[in-house]
Order: sequence, then structure tokens, then C-alpha cells
Amino acid sequence: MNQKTRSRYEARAQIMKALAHPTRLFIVDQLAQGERCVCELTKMIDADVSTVSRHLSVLKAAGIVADEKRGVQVYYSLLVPCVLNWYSCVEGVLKASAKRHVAIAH
Amino acid sequence: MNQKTRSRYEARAQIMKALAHPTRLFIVDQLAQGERCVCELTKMIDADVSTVSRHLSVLKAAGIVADEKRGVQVYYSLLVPCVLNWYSCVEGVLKASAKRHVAIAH
DNA sequence: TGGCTATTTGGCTATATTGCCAAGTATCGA
DNA sequence: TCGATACTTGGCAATATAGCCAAATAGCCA
Repeated sequence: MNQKTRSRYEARAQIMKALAHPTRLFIVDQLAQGERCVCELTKMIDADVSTVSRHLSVLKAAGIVADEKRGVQVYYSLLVPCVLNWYSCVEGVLKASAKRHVAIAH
Repeated sequence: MNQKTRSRYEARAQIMKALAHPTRLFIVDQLAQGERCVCELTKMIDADVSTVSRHLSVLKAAGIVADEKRGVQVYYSLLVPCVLNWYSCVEGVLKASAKRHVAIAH
């Protein structure tokens, strides 16, 4: 694997990493329903505002969400709705794993 | 967010995490073209066999690949081809980011 | 201006991930 | 049985990630 190939996979992994966290997956789900300000998301997630803000900045750095300041609040919105298509695949993996575990148990 | 919801997102994130690594993304790409043994993958990836083996075990634990021992070799295959659909979305994110960076630069 | 709310960032600790080496296990063939 | 090859696992050090608190920044309104 040469350097160019390696850095392409690196870039892809960076985006996957941004989504590889329960809180950030939750945030993406919420933003799929429309824009939300940090305070709204913080209310839903049981964590410090600073933690939520950090998660949002990770998603923003990855290019997955956009932010827009309106007055004193910052509204985040989903920039790439196609990530939502992944969910059905992830669910498929989970179901298959569950089935396999049952099979092993018996 | 209640406990049940939290653990569902936790499970999803676990799967995303398994893919959030350049080497593992490369492996998935290779397996998309057919099964490969550890030695073949190790040759392609410039890393210790033990490292490649560990990456494969992460993918296996997530339910993304399956392994089958044949003689002295272990062949891995892609169990969930739908993860390949994510690539176009990831590329889209990368392209959009690149465009944005250019726009900021000017 | 001063105080209030919303958000971000610095700094810290705790935890998780990664990669290597070395050692262990398994299969095959001489 | 012995040796060689393929692979996995234990253990360690380096690095990355996560979460919290405290402090800084920014906009709004009295």
C-alpha cells in the first residue's frame, strides 16, 4: 500500500471516526429531523454542555454538520444526509450478530 | 436519553468504530473482491502479522467479517457487503470538505 | 455599561486504541 | 517426531479520545 493510497484511507477513516461514538450518532439522528441548537441537544443528552460542544466540533471538523450562529445560539444542521442510509446496514450487522450468538448458545 | 436508547447507540457506535481505521477500511475493500488469508493481507499492508491479525479480530468481533480455517491458513470474507455503500457517501463528504477549504482559502 | 445566557476552549485525568515483540497454538509434510 | 509455516494472544509503551471543570468569548437587553 503506497503513501497515496494510505492517506486516502486515512481520510476516510477520519470521517468514520467522527461517527463512531454513541453521542455523535444520536446527534446526527436528531439533526436528521431538523436543525438544533447546542442547548437543545444538551438537554437531550445527559452530559456537560462543553462535552456536547466538543462532539459537535468533531462532527463539524469532519464536514458532517454545519453550524450557524443566530443571536446567542448556535444552530447545527446535517450537511450529509446520506450517512442516515448507514443505519439500516448497521442494524443488519447487529441482527446478524444476535442471531449468531443465539446459534452458538444452542 | 434513557438507558435503552443509550445502549442501542452504543451498539451502533461499536460497529462504526470497527470500521473507523484506515487499515480496516483497506481490508474491507480487499475482502469485497473475495476472501483473503491473513498472509495475503499482511503482504499488502506494511505492518506486522500480529497487527493485521488484531485488525481482523476487531472486524470479526463486530460481525463484519467471517473467518474460516483451511489447513494452516485462515481465510477472511466480507459478511456484510452493504458497508461498501458507505464509501460513496464518505467520498461525498471528502469532496464537499475539499471544496469548502478552497472556498475559504480564496 | 453590566449582567445574563449560550457556547467554546484550555487543561487535566481517566480510559481506550494501536502497534510491536515475544511467546503460544495449530497444521502440514518430511 | 521434528521443523516449518500460518496465525493468535499476552504484554508493554506510545498515542488518541472522552469527559469534566473552570475560564474565556460573544450577543442581548435592561
